Amino acid sequence: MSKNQSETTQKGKRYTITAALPYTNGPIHIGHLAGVYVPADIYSRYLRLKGNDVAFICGSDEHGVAIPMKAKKEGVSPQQIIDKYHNLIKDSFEAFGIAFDNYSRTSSEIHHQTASDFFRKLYEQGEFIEEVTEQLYDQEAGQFLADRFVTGTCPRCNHEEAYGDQCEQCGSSLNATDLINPKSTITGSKPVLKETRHWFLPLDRYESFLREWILEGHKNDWKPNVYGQVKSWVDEGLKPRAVTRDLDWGIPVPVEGADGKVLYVWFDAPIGYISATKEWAEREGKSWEPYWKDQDTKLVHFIGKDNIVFHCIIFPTMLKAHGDFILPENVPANEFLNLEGNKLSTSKNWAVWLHEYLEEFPDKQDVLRYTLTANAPETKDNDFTWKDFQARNNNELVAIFGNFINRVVVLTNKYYDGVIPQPGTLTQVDMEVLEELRTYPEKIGQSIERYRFREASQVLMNAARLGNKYLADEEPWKVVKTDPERVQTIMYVALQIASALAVLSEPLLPFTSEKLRDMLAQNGNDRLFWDDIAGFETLLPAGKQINKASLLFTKIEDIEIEKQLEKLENTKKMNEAANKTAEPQKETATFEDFTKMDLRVGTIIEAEKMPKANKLLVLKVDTGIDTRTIVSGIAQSFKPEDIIGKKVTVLVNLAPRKLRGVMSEGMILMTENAEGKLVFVNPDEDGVTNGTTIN
RNA sequence: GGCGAGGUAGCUCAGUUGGUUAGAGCGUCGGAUUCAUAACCCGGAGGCCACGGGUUCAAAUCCCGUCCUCGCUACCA
Repeated sequence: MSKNQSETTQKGKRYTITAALPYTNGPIHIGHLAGVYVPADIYSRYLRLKGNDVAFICGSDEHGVAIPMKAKKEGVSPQQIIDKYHNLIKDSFEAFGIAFDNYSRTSSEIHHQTASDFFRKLYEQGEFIEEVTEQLYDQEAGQFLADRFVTGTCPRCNHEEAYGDQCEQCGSSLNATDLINPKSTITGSKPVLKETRHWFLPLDRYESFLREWILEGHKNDWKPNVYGQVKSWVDEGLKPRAVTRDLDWGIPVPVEGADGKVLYVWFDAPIGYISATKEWAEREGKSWEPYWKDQDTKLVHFIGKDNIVFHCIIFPTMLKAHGDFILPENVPANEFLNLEGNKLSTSKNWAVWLHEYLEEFPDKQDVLRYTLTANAPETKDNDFTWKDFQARNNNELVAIFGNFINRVVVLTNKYYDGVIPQPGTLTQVDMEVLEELRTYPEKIGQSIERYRFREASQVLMNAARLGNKYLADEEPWKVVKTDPERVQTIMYVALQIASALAVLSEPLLPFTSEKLRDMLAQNGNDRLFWDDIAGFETLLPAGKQINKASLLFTKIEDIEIEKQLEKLENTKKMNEAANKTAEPQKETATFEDFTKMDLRVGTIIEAEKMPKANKLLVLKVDTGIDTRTIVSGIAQSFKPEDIIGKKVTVLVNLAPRKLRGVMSEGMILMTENAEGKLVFVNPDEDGVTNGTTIN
């Protein structure tokens, strides 16, 4: 047995497997797990069981402007934020059984060194473009301001607290320099424009490389969603991308004259994979380099679809420009997971948080792993529901997998005091069942190697079904009364299936696998590996003493599911309440200010969609004074034909503005309901005529 | 609007180098069974493969058009 094992471990191929670095501004939720960490962990565990040389790498992403922002909001230091979430994330991954070879962090010394060296090498090779641009600068604080650090009045909707990158009221994406009355959120002072120098990675120079490598080279082996997204980016035309920022949180730019500048978080984060590998290799006393430089190493990045551009375009370009490194063989990005029909949202607290799940469902890691795998968003966005979670547990894990094991172990203890019986001559059926059992490692392996984890979970369940069917067909509990010798063979065969399941379930259900191996007393030197299932004549030898049955899975009752749904209901209510909190009153307006505004009653007499835009309607409005054109961004709330004849409130003396080439002369007053749908501010009563002033 | 991905049974999804009566699991209905967490096992019902055209001896699969969902992007009072 051991000879066979060492043979499999020798022939191992080298793999470097990375899982997206979690950003340390919040905990991990089921969306992260389903999209990235569970599939990556299954893949890594499987490859190890096959005897491959695997480095499964991850770590916390701790730089970027959002960290100091959050720190400031909470009145703590950035270090406190990253320590808090790094530890929370690391611990919950560990408790959940995500078996990283190393979980590092980008604030570590080794990462700062690695990222600096990487940048300097590209710099020395002349791979960057340097450019001087004008950015907002806070003179009082003596620093440049990232877009998020500037607030001001939105030039579009006059919302007074728009951020430099986006107005949260009207949803416009902005440049910080567009804001009216910009204000630094650090000191409150008015920023000035100041020149600053930055380094850009000229992605456009790598277009032909990317086309050849991905669009031609990986046409057939990369997932359609990944390939399509990359093609879309490349076809749109790549532009040089700034890889440095004016910020005091991050990795200092390691060249002369770059004081107060750090590497852009998206430049340093993927290098974190390399630093984490170095850190691990050092600890293990081996060389990290083969894992990143040997052409025989297979590099695979597990990510969510939001990261495709970084892992398929920017990071490979960095690796290519550097010159020493291998490129990813595949980037199996998943789509998104929804929760009970709504998008997961950290800010809206619409999520199932891993650390909470681990507390509320102790020892049920595998249930969540299984549910998320069986329902993984592999080809399109998918929905997680608690009802489905319950059904997967009760109907599949409990009823099929757990039940089979329980039947076998209970019967073995009942008939033979837990000693594996000596088999007699195998019947045709016995041999066929064992033969079929031997096909499972290959079948499940194929699914996993093709990144079809959903399929792998179903095939695994079929292996347990094979066992249940065998017992149902052979009926040892009946035969025992007439032919006890035959029952020895039946139970022996059933036990071989149980033993195989202990191995086959390891990648998907590591905790269950461990428990099952304990039950079968097969957790020591006689532990089996993946290829042993098909390769060995006997998995569990006659004469061996096994342990008493204990349940691998327990039923999840309705009440537990109701509790979770209630929790989500409460979240919804909290969000609604939060939305109802009215904005603070604006500064006092004088009567004169008000009388400047000419508000009138008008009637929409024509409405049609603005071509080539999907939020705009072009309206003809009878204002009583005239009939004029007003362009309004309401196309997502109303169909043109439904609002013709509608009486509305119009600001008639708003300065005209051209929108998509059409002059808009005025503004229709709108408000918003709880679902975010627009509602007319409504003077729609009989006898109110067009042109009547509103005051 | 542009680009990308998706639209197959009540639900979650396979299936697209074109080829016999379109598959699986769950759910549902019926049967059988009691070793087992009323679980397992067997069987039935359930689909104009989003819609409309076209190519072909043959289309879920290829081509054209339309509609819907999601993402990126543009645009947005």
